[in-house]
Amino acid sequence: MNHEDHQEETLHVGSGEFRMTKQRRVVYDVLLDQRDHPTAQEVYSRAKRRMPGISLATVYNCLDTMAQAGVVKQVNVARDATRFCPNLRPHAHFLCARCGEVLDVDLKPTADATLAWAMPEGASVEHLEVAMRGLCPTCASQPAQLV
Amino acid sequence: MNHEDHQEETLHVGSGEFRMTKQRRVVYDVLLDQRDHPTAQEVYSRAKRRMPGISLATVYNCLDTMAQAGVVKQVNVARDATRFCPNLRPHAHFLCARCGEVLDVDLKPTADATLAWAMPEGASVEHLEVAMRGLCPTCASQPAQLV
DNA sequence: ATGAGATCAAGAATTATTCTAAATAAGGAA
DNA sequence: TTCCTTATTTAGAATAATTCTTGATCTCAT
Repeated sequence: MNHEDHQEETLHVGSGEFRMTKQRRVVYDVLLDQRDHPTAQEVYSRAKRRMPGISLATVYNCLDTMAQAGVVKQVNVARDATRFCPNLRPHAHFLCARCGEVLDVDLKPTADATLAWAMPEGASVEHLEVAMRGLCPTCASQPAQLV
Repeated sequence: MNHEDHQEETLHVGSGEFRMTKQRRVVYDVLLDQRDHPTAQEVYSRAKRRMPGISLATVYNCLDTMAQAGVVKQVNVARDATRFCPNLRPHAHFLCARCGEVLDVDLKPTADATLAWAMPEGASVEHLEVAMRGLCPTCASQPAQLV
């Protein structure tokens, strides 16, 4: 009886275009609701609570589709599974070596991340990913752990 | 009859310390001789030419040991296999989207790579990895490919 | 030479991700 | 609506990078 009946809609964002299916909506909402940079597996677990029949392959498909459309970002820190986040501002990622949390680190308002680097003449940068590791503010202020 | 007979020596570098065994020497030389950021598999192929009996597991072990010791760096661009390089200067990596080449991009002499980022107050950065994608100078100057 | 500990080799095991094929769902045209 | 075409989903197999395991081998200090 209301607009909720329209489960489909088409989104035009960034480079791509895609249909917001039920599954993609669920996956996207999972990312929006808990912004802790989950892996595909973690997204899958959370998505299943909302839509028990969803499959892991679909979660991968959805994340991939949305990443290509530019709606979510893939985050690679360290060598483990790719993580995902819906933060579209230019930002880097900081992995705390102690607690494992992944923090977003925004690009300063007027800054240019490539400026510090001696780029080869004529190269064009389409994409830049920055991964930092260290101690987050909380862990850095804690005394050294005996574990 | 000469010093070459001493195949063992101990290196103290950066954070770690390790024995330069025959295998590690070969793996390290492979990295020094062709600085094209090979994957572990590629290192293995090249190492086998010099030491046919070397095993893939050993190549992984050697790369790991040397990475921990700080003698080589692990390079993660995109989602594929980790690459390795013996360049110890602070530098970023640039993957050409067309030719697939990986270029080293040095940090500018006095620059600070974290300066562009709004680091959370109190965080300490131990490690920073920058991966860029785009077109290298050569490919950027070429007309668009029809493939 | 001997013993302790490090390193190596071979292959099995793990894990993230991609692929395949068949079933289902969606949007447009008649 | 009903039919048609195409996109999407699903489940499970396949792939690929990496790690683990175990026993053999090597190195160094005694």
